[in-house]
Amino acid sequence: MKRTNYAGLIDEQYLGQSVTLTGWVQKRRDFGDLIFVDLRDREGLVQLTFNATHQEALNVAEKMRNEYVIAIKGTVINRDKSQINNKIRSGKIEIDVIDAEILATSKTPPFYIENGVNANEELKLQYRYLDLRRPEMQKNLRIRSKIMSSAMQFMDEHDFINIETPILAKSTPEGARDYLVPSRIFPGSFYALPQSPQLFKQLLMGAGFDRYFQIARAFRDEDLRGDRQPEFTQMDVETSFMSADEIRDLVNQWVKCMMHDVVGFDLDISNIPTLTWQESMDKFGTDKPDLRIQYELKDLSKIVDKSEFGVFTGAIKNGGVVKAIAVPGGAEHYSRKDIDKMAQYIERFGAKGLAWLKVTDDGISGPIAKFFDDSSELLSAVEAHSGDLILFAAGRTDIVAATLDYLRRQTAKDLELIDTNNPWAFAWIVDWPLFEYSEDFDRWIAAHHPFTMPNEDDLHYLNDGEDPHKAHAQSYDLVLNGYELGSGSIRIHRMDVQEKMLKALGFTKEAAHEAFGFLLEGMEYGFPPMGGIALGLDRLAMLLAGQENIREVIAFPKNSRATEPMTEAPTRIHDNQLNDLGLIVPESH
RNA sequence: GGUCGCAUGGUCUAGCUGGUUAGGACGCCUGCCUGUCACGCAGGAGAUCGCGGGUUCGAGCCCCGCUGUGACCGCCA
Repeated sequence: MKRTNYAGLIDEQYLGQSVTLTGWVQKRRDFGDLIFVDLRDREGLVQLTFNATHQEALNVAEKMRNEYVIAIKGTVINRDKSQINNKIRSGKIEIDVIDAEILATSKTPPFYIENGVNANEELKLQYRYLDLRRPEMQKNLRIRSKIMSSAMQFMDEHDFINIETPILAKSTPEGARDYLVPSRIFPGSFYALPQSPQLFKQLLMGAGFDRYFQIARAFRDEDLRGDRQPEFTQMDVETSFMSADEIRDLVNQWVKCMMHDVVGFDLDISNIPTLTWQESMDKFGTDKPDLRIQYELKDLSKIVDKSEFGVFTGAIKNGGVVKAIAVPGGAEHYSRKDIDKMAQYIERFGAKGLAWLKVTDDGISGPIAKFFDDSSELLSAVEAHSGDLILFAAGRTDIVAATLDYLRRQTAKDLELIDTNNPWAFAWIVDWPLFEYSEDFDRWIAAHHPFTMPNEDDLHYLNDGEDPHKAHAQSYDLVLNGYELGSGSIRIHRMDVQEKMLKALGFTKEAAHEAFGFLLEGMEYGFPPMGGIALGLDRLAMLLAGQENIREVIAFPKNSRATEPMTEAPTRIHDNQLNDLGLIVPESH
């Protein structure tokens, strides 16, 4: 039997037609001489009916079980009005089966194939091919596929050239831990899988391609999170002779196009806010703010410094700040116990406690209310209204930021204060610090990467005798609903600036040449001004699919410990493989 | 590297203050059933309570260790 149609696409338009369908048995309902089977394929479900008019088909149906693969031939017929099922697209019709064949039997699956998460993550990953049969997962991966084809099409239409860069590449210092691949031909030497195609794409600009893009896989050997996998996919873009504004505008245009193609949303790109990094940190405590949430962090240091509350005044005396958010309607929603729980949770950010006030029609209440006899200045500064819960954080700026960022997002979730009128809150974060201090390395490191162009006005900070870490960068991040979607910059294309930059990062000339010599040498042969961006397609797919974990949009993802339960990768390898590579694994491992 | 949580038939889970025949739902198997779509009815099978140790007359339950797993902090140029 040769399939004529997708089962899930059959509807009343096909009435009276003879169709041949293939797919999986979703469910069998057996009435003896009448059997219903829900047939599932990638497009959806259709109900098959088997009865004694076609006894041979009925006999086959009796043997069918969930997840059997079957082929059937039958006629599309109307259902009686009383039998219409509005839950499925094909619910007005059914297939009167004439001929049926079992193409493959199936063991009883370890979990039922249906939407809604009912089995634990480990089991679902172990039987990923079954999990992927769920309509939800099929939808997620098709959204991902649409994003990619939208990117390909847009980039092609805008004269970008799709160029692949190596997966077996060179390990470079700075950045994340590399995944390493041992060389057989040079025992003791290693390739590194690229953390991004950064250096290659700059060299392609040097080669004159002018507009490059690639849907590129990137690898970082760091611990995982819900929105982070060790290998992930970027839409990687690099251009010559374009300003940061022009590059952002190009991305905006693609995003608009993509949002239309993938989710049918008409995005107004003229309204995408651009915040400086400092503004974002001040207002939201994070460099990837969720702008669907209306309330912001307010600095109350000056106001509370006049109070008698030692925790606040002490924090300020020690060079810290006191900031707060006013959670609309939070006064009633949160009990004392809830707040205690929050206070405990935020200890992980380094917060020592959680001060709070409830705002009522009569003023303020709560354990610290007594320190604020006249609360009007405080209330207006934090823009609080009756019914609000004010949450304070006091201390080091970074701890206060992390704490209130979390509290802002969590309370918005709890109280459903996420603005549904603005479902896709894109934002650009610009003007990043060029350097950030690494406590691990006890020195300044590149905030973006070592090839990021400083602001023109800040170039002098790189000169001898000045303070490089005051410089800001021509870099920009694209943020969506509180997730970093992508990050890019104008690159350094001049040797003298690049040398100063590497020097500021603590590279000796020799070390710089050992690590990036090919790039530095290339710059001596006329590199154009260039800039670009890399957008994380997994996260984008996750958000557009309405998922909260990046695993849901990756066909075969790793679990939170970077292993893959289905194939059990990574695995030990045979001694002869180790020998070939000149590797010895210590007994203790 | 750290913190917190979880682990009970195939699956999801209940199991209180230590004494239960370890309960339920779904699934599975057998039989009956011509209008179900969460089909129904009758019957049945299915558990090393993650592993190891300890406390106790007695441990699914308490303690210690381990393993697996999830979330988060660190980390992620």
